[in-house]
Amino acid sequence: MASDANTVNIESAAAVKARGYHHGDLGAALVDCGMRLLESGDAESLSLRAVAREAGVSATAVYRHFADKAALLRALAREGLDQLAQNQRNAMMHAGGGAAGLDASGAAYVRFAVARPQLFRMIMSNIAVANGDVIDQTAAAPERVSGAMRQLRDAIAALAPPGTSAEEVRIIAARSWAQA
Amino acid sequence: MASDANTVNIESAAAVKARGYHHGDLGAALVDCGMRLLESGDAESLSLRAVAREAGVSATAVYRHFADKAALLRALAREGLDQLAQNQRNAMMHAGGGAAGLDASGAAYVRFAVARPQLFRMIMSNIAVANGDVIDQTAAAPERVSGAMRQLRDAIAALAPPGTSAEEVRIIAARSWAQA
DNA sequence: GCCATGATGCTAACACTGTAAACATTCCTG
DNA sequence: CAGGAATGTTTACAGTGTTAGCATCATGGC
Repeated sequence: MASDANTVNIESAAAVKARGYHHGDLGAALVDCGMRLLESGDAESLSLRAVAREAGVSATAVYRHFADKAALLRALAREGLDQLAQNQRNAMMHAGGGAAGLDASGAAYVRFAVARPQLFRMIMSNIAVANGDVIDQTAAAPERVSGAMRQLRDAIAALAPPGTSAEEVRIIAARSWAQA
Repeated sequence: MASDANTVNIESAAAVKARGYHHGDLGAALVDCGMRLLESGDAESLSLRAVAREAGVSATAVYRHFADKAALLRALAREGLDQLAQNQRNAMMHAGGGAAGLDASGAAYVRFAVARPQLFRMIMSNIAVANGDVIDQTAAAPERVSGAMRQLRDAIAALAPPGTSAEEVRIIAARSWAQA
């Protein structure tokens, strides 16, 4: 069988052979595959069917783990956000906290945004609609713009590629600030 | 004829009857119809076919005026941006320029964003990819954050609905600043 | 030990979408 | 008035999200 053109990648095909019918933990596997697809630059044309294909599973199997495509995207955004936060925490730890730590955290943020632009854009697009708690967290951040914010923005401006617009820098800084 | 379910709105149907084959100025009409569809809350599911339908024209006719869907969206974003700028200019004029004018301009910006959220979101999504000149303009804006900026942000925070996150306020302020 | 049942997967199908190709009609220029 | 250049139309195709109904597995109660 499988003579039609819907060839999945070899690893997945083998995995299918190995697992039989049930997949150990689709859902987790789906967000992994979605992540991988976002890495490989396929941009915003990330389709439900494509991630199902990548996972070596039929398109409709996704619906056993996510209500709809939006839910999948939200899960991806959340996972990406977690990774980002982890990166920032690590950077901050490594720098030993304090102002230097905050600087490092901001730098990690920008590195993330530059290294994985598709993921980053996806996060930014979906986080506003995602589960409210993250939104609430950022909304609950104090309003004061202290010197650290300026510091952060400077660090970002220094790290960002030359093409980056001043406004993008400002947005990134705001995000980073709220995150921290 | 026209016995199938693709009923266009009455005005357009009449217009079709009146014009015969050629439409006076599709392209302009298309962005008008797209605008109207964005107003009526249909959100991000704005389809090329839908605006063609709204214009009382076959889907593929769009391609005589726009290279692809992205081009249509860009045109819509540009039109929306023009309207925004016009609103801001008017508000500023009416307030008599100066700090009060800047305040009024910011207020007009927020009013726009709140009154037509679909359009606003669409502009924000597409402007980064749109024709470079607008981007360049914003990028060329001086980096300094003066007292006026803070003033602007305060005005926005006062005008925005209670649910608006602090970060959204900051982004709006940045946009508005760059615009002005 | 078996087998009912729920969780999980699959195929088929539907209503959409964006887009290309080929044909039709109208406008405008020579 | 002829004949191209514009502009619209129909038809078709590949791809999308989603639903309905069926198949297969894992597991806990008898």
